[in-house]
Order: sequence, then C-alpha cells, then structure tokens
Amino acid sequence: MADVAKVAGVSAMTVSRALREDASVSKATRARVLEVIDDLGYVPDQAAGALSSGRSKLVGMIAPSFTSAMYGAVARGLDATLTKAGLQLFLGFADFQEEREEQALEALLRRRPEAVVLSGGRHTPKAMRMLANASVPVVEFFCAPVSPAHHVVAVDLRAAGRLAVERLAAGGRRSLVVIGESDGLDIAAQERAIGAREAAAEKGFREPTALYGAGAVAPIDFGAHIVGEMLARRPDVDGVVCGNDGVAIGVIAGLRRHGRRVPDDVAVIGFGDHEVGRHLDPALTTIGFNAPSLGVEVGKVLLSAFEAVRAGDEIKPYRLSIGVELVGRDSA
Amino acid sequence: MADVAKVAGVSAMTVSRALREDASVSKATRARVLEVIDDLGYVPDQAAGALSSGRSKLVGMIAPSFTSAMYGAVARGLDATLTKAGLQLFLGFADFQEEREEQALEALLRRRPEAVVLSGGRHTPKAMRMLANASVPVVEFFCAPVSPAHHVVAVDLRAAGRLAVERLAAGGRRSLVVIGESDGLDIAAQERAIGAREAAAEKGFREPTALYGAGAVAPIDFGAHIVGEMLARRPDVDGVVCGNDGVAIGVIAGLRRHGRRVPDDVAVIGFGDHEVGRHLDPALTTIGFNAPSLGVEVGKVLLSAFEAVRAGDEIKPYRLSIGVELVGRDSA
DNA sequence: ATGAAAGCGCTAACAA
DNA sequence: TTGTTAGCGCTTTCAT
Repeated sequence: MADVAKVAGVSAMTVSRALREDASVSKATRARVLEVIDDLGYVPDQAAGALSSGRSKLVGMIAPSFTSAMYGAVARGLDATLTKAGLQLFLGFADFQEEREEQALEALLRRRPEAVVLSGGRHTPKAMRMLANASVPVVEFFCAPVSPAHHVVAVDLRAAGRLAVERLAAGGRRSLVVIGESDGLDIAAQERAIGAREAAAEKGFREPTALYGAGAVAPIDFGAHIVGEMLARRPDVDGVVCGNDGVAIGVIAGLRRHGRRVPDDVAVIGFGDHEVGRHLDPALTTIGFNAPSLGVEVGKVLLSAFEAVRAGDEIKPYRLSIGVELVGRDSA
Repeated sequence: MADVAKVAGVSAMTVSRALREDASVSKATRARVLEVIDDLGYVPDQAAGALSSGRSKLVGMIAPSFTSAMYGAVARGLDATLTKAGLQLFLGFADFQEEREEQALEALLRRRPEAVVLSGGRHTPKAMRMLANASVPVVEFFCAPVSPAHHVVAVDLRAAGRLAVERLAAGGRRSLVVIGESDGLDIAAQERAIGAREAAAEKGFREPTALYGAGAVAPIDFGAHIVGEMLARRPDVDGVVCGNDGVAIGVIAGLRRHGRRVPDDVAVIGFGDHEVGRHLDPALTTIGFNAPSLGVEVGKVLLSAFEAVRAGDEIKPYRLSIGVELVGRDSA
C-alpha cells in the first residue's frame, strides 16, 4: 500500500480511503489511485485491515460435509447473500462428528469471524462455551438445536414426517417404518420420527418402527443394507419414510432384492428432493425443501442481526421455519 | 494474550511460545499457561499472528461448486491433509464462470493464502496475473489447464474417453456419441472427447458425434433433454459416453421416453462412479476415479512444494495424473 | 479532501 | 528458558 501511495503521490491513508466506496476522496484522486493499484496489481491485505479495524469481514459456516448436495446448496445461497454485503464465507468441515465440529469451530474462531453458522443439533460443551465467548451472532440451521441459545433457521422436519405418513395413509398403508439418516444428524431423524408418530397416532395406526443409522456411512449403501433388519423387525411393513433420498434409493434397491415390489408391496418416501428422484424407476416420492433459499434466509438473519447491533437495538433470537412440501411421484 | 500473560505471571512472548509445540518453554510454565488459557477461554487471533509472522496458514481452494459431490470430496481429502500440517482450507465458489472465479480469487488473495488450488481449465487474464503476482504455489486440479503455469493434479480424462469407447466396442457398438458436461468444464469434456476419438479411430469407427452442454444446468435434466438432439443428429446411435453420471442418468431416462431400451438398443456410460449408479436399473456402467485421494494428492503436492521452498530447492512443476478405471455394470 | 500519529495483537530477532 | 523491542500493513482518530 505504501508503494501505491508513493507512485500515486498521495499518503497511504488516501489509498486506503480510495479503496472504500463511502470515504471522502476527490474523484480525480480516487481515479488516479485506482489506476496505480491496477498497474501494480496491488491486492490489499485483509489480515492487516482486520487487525486494525476489528472487522474481519468473515462469516464462518461449519457443516457436517460438503459431499452431499444439500450443504453445498445452503452454502451457496449464504455465500451469495453475504458477498453482496461485502462479507466472505469461511467453510469448515465437521465430518459428522461433534469433536471434529469443535475443532473446526476453534480453528474458525481464530480468524475472528463476525458471525458463526453451524448445523443445528448437539454440540460439545466446549463448543458451546466458545460460541458464548465469541460474542458474535450464531445461527443454527437445518434442524432445531438441542439447546437453542441463538438464532435458528430450521427445516420443519416434523411436518416432513407428518406429510410422509399422511401420504402413506392416503395410499392405504398401515404398517410403517421410519429410517433415520446414516449421517449422524440424529436430531433431524428424531424430529422427523416425532412428526411421523404424531400423524400415525392421529390415524390410529400402530406406532411406526424407528430405525437409525450408525454414522457417516454412504446413505444409499446404508439404505440397501438396513432392509434386512427392517423386514426382520416389521415383516408386514408396507410404508417406509426415509431420512433422505439416498437412503430411499438404497431401500428401494434392497426391497427389490428381497422380492418386494415398490410401490405395490411397499411404498417408500424420501427426503430432500434430489433431482435424480424424478428419473428413477419408480420415480421417487419425496419431501422437498429449498436448500439454497435456506442459505439465503440464514444470510438475511445475519444481516439483520448486524443491523440491530449497529443500531444499538436489542437482539432477539430469530426462529425461522423453512417449509417442506410433498413431491408426489410413483414410489409412494 | 496480554491477559493470559498477566494471570500466568509471564510475558506475552512466553504465552505465544507455549502455544507452539517446538518452542523452548519449560514444561511447568507451559502447563500453567495452557491452564490459564483454558480457564479464560482464550483463542489466539490468527490475523495478528499472520500479520506478524507473514504466515497466514491458509490454503485457498476455488471450485466451480460444492453442490456436486466431487468437489466436496476433493475438498475433504485436501482439508484432511492440510489440517495435519497445521494449515486451514479456505473454500471459494466460482459458480462455473471464469469471472466469478476471478472475483473469488481476488477475495482469497486478500487473505494472503500460502497456496492456491483451483480447478484446471481456462482462467481470465487478470486471474492469471494475480496468480503470478501472488508468488505462492498454485495447483490446478481435475482437468489439465489450458496454459499450465503451475502444478497440475489432473484426472486422466483421455484415458476415460478411451476406456469408454473400448467398452462400447467390446459390446459391439459402432455408432457413438460423446456428451460433455453441462457444468461449464468444457475442457474436461474436450479431453474426454479426444480420448474417445482416438479410440474410435483405432477401431476404425466413424468419428463420434460430440454434444456439449450450455452451462450450469442440472446435469440430469441436461442429459434428459439432450436426447432429442442426439437422436436427430445421430439416429443410429448405439453407444453414448457421458460427461458425468448425472448426465448418464438423464440420458437413460430420455432414451426410455424415446422408446429406446438401455442397454439393448443403446449402451450408456457415465463418469464419476457416483454411488447411486450401482442401484439404478439398469445399473450404470461408468468410469471411476478416487476423488478424495485426488484431494489428498493435491495436498501432498503443496506440502512438498513448501518443503522445497524451505530447503531453498528449485521448485519444479508437478504433473500428477490420477488414474481412472472402468466400472462395468449393466448399462453398457 | 488529505495527512500524521498511534496502535490493533501478535511474533522475529535479539538480549539476558 | 525467558523477556524486551520493534514492526507486520492496515485503519482509527485527530489535525490541517
């Protein structure tokens, strides 16, 4: 920056100001400085800027993985919203483990983010403590947190469970199984199971059998393998609610291997509305929600939290619920 | 840090040293400092550390998207390797557009990464200039760059094209179409097409028809929609090589709608070996490669580049080729 | 509209 | 083994 200042014949301060929109620099000076910057290929050092101003312009997001399309889509929506506000998104991996999440969070906090976004659910006590100490807005997304200390933008997973059961009931199914993700988000699976149980009770059905995955197994393989256990526990099953479309695809494949036809013998419903579902045979009935817009909503929550802080207003926790919809196709 | 130093009764410098493994601090002092740090919930500020030491401990990676599993898997492999070396991965989105990549790169460079990882292919001139100015190791991954100025860890896409055609030839197919991704990575599509053309020429076939996608369309939908054009351009087609498994799934669905059976009338081969392929009907024949290990290899290249710099050695560009393998199933 | 001085929180280099 | 001094590259504040 000193170089730029020298070449442009101004002080470093003027260069710094020329880089910002609002600052008071004459048009001519700014133009000259910007030209020199371009000539020299100067890129300002944000670490220095952050240290000096106390604003890192960083928002951290920690997700279980970016291998499944959902979290990538959320991140993309969030990134788009933040970029418009001059903020950068810093992504971290939690690998579906609370301990890894804690590590990722600590690494993130070293960069002094202005806000933290992480997937809802359980967190380690140390992670909770770090979040409290950081004194920045925190948003938990996707599923409702165990102890909601912050803002929440959660998908209405109970409604998902309810919708699925209602669809199965409408199709004449009576003996239900609910299968949780294999991705460790057991909170999400439980929420969905609660919704399913409620709906089943309303209809006067026998309580659905709940089956949960063990960890970060590939969802399709998990679905394919759990069919054996499912059939053993509930031989008369005629309706299955799956934690995500991957599991559903695996379950359908597994059922086929066990000689059960879908949807004639057993109806299967997925979750997530992955684009592949439409092209399967049978086409997958699933519960959908808008993942990129979930990211956008998280961004909006942050932006208004920042706004509130700037205005000196009291910050009240947001509780946003993202709606779900049934995508009725052939598998159920 | 000053707080910690005061409470522990040492200087800030000693706290700083206690935080690092190698530094010379007595066991007793370190233990005391670490305890105070834990009590106070102190998290060091890396922006300050980076400014002072000139080491950001950041490696930036810019990928077209994290909505498709591949880039997420690469990022995960890279992150794992870097974390072991005390480096953090900073992810950026390019949204399949060169201009967005340039923006993401500039934002990244403001954080002074110690290395930059980006997907191979074309980059804007300004991006190239920025990379040169940054004077840090650069790795281009997945597909070979147009002007390879740096390290390259590329999947052997020509071999992928060749393997696919050889499989089709072995199945008695003679009239071939090669479909490029709809994800803007046209370089990758072209490489694959070159390999396919070579193999077709060797077998004495008529040159395969090449069809390319228009941008960031959902791959499955793209595959489904391009079938019409494909059948118009090449009515006698009996073998299709697709740019990724999503496209292949769409093509199979599209062919079915046009009354062509797979694989009886037309054989279809995908790319990427997505786990869903095994569970489709017909099960998808595809070309696979190990995405997480691609990420790990990128990490290794960076680590040895750092090592070379530290040792004062000359840095010679790496050219790593990641092998592909045919995953023979039912669709071809 | 522009500049000078001070300092953000850390670490390199040197001293003890 | 520990402490002191200086300074990383910016931005804040205050002055002009």
